[in-house]
Amino acid sequence: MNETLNARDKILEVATGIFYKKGLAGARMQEIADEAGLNKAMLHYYFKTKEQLFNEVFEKAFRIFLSRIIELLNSDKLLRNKVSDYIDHTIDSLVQNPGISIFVIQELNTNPERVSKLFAGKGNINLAIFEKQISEEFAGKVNAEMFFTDMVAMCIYPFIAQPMLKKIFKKNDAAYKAWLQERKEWIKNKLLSKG
Amino acid sequence: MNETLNARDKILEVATGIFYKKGLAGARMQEIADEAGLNKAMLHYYFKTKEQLFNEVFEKAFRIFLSRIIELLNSDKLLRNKVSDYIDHTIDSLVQNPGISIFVIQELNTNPERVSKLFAGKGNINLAIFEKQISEEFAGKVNAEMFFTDMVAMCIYPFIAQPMLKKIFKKNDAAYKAWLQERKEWIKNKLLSKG
DNA sequence: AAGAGAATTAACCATTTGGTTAATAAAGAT
DNA sequence: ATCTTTATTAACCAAATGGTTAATTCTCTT
Repeated sequence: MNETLNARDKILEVATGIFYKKGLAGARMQEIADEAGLNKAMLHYYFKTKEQLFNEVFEKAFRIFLSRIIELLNSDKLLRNKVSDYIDHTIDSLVQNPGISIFVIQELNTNPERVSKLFAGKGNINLAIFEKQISEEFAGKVNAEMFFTDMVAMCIYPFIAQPMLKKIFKKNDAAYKAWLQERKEWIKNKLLSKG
Repeated sequence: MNETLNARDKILEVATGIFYKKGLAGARMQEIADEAGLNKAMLHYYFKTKEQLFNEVFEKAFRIFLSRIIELLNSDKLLRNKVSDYIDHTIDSLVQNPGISIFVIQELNTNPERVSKLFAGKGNINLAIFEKQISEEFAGKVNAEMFFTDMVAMCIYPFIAQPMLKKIFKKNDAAYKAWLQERKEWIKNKLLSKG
């Protein structure tokens, strides 16, 4: 794709793809070097160890997730705009970055201590505003935690279960992509309708 | 847990736990042998290779998922009973088998060819009955594929995102478990209400 | 042009890892 | 009791893998 990358960035780009697909344990430094068109020693020159290279890849991936959520929780937009934006942005972003969801989720489950560290640094997650908006919008009938979980689940699940859902629904790549676009509106309706 | 297991079953039990946590590439045959209290050669005596041992673990795990879905789609129960049962059974089963969701999902994404093979054998998935019931119940306003995806997503996501959700909602293990029980009813309402 | 510092490589190395082998012990059959 | 089959082990082995080193090339400054 991008030919004008310095060695370090090229390594990161290639490593991202390989770590996404094979995970920390499954990835091979040699494979990353080969695909990046470099000597293996270069990887250790720019990133001391495999773990450090993995770390950088992971933290970049995680930021994509977290930033979207922080944005959602801390903005002062109207609830329905917030939710609508979150859904659009998340689905678009995941279409662009196939594999990123399972990658992040997998690593967070293998290594749960990471969660504390990652959340400690960045501006603390605060559900307060969101909770208030939910309460107002639905006259206290909707629980904010449940609502939040539904929203994220309905957006992300179609990506992590993609191989299975494609099979069950008998859709090819193109049809699945189109279906994901339809799904944006479906999720918005489902979440924001007052059942 | 179970002391009265023959060597083969003991290996399977231990391997399941380790593969769930570390995946195929991350697991070590030596570690499995140690934890099972056996010589490493025993693993190769009962299961020719690491891959074969992994296969057996995976297929057992996958069956838990698929059987639940087949049951849902092929039974002749009323829609609301079907859905209600699926939600209860799935959440209970996942509480009992922590880690199984990410394990299955991870492997299906790493190795998508598996999906075809796995679905080919077992009684073919047939959405027809389900689609008809959905259409009747919701007067054609609800798309069966979307409904199905929502249902599975809302049940499974809380397990794969457990470390993150625990942190965001500030819940410990016990509180999270209790919350999952509450969630059963929430999901039923959300799915079966006519919004 | 020369020298310094960064980038890049080929050749190595130690360790880990899946897998094998040959010998031994245990269990079942006759 | 003896033979046969099954279960189990210790000791090995070859390949793979992350990482290192010392030398070489490139680049930029003066």
